[in-house]
Amino acid sequence: MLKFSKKADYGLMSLQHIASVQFGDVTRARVVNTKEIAEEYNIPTELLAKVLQTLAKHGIIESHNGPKGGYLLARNAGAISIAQVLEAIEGPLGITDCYHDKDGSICLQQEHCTIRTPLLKVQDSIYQLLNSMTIEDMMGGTPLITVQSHPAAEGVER
Amino acid sequence: MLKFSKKADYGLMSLQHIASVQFGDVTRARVVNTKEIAEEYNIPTELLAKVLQTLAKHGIIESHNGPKGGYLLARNAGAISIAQVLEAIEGPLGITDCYHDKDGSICLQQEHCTIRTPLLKVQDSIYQLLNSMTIEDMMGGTPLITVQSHPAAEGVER
DNA sequence: TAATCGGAGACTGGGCTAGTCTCCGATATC
DNA sequence: GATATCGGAGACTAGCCCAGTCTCCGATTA
Repeated sequence: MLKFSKKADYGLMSLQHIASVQFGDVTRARVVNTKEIAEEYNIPTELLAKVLQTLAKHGIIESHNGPKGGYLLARNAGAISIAQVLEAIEGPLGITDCYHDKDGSICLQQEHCTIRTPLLKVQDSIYQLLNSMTIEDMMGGTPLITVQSHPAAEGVER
Repeated sequence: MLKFSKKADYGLMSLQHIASVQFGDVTRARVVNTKEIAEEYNIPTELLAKVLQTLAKHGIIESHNGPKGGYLLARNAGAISIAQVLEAIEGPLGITDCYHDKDGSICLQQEHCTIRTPLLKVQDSIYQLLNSMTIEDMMGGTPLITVQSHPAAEGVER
């Protein structure tokens, strides 16, 4: 439940890897190709290729064709949020269907739906969370996100 | 992506409905049966039945057999969090598989996984969010959840 | 010119979601 | 006590989507 797809995982891993190669001080900056990432993280090469192509198509990474080709981050790691990566790979985020008005798919509960508004708030909160964390943050390894909840709603026993 | 299942939606709607009947001042408190909810919200009766049975099995609602039977909340609406409902219906929450140690399913990326720790933080934040909001909150209709993010991570352009 | 890279589409197997069907047990009511 | 009305539970199915594979093409560098 609420699970990321494997593609999303692969995408985040790749971006983190590319960022570390591109901006790390140890190795000199260079492009990173699909095969290198696939072997490093045990990801099926051709599946990873699709993920990286998608990220390139969304302007998150830049592709370079030909021999010695590969990928580079299109912008600083601190300017790429997890939300952006997820949306690129998996389409619009959203815990309910209500908010993407796909043709004809009308919610049968619409007339009496009582949970639409509250769930929208939950969705926004999750989005803010994912949009406030970046690839750069994922490299640091330090905690950085906290959630502040309504006092009356705290302390719900499990 | 990150979508709730329909079962989860149905469960939340049902709980909100039961709570409003049980604690609302207009109608006198009474048990609510599956058919009533199914008709009110256009939910397939037998699918809803399964959802409610699951919630009963997890102690979130109480079932009453026989004619005039139905369901009641097992505890106050303010003591039932969205996280509890989701976990009852869909099993353990978690944006990655890493943290449910299912038999034998070893993560192939484990050895070099660089995103495990940061994603665990995201996961915890989402869990806190869902655990801090209750059925009671969903009835009020007032905003109550805010997310506080790391200053350095804010302002990521989309 | 050839080898190496990314780009793109078709295709497949399997698992999960949503929904249906059927039968059983419990209980309130008459 | 018979019966109708409720929940309990399991098997079953259709369809979708994820994950992964295969194949061919275009671009670029050496």
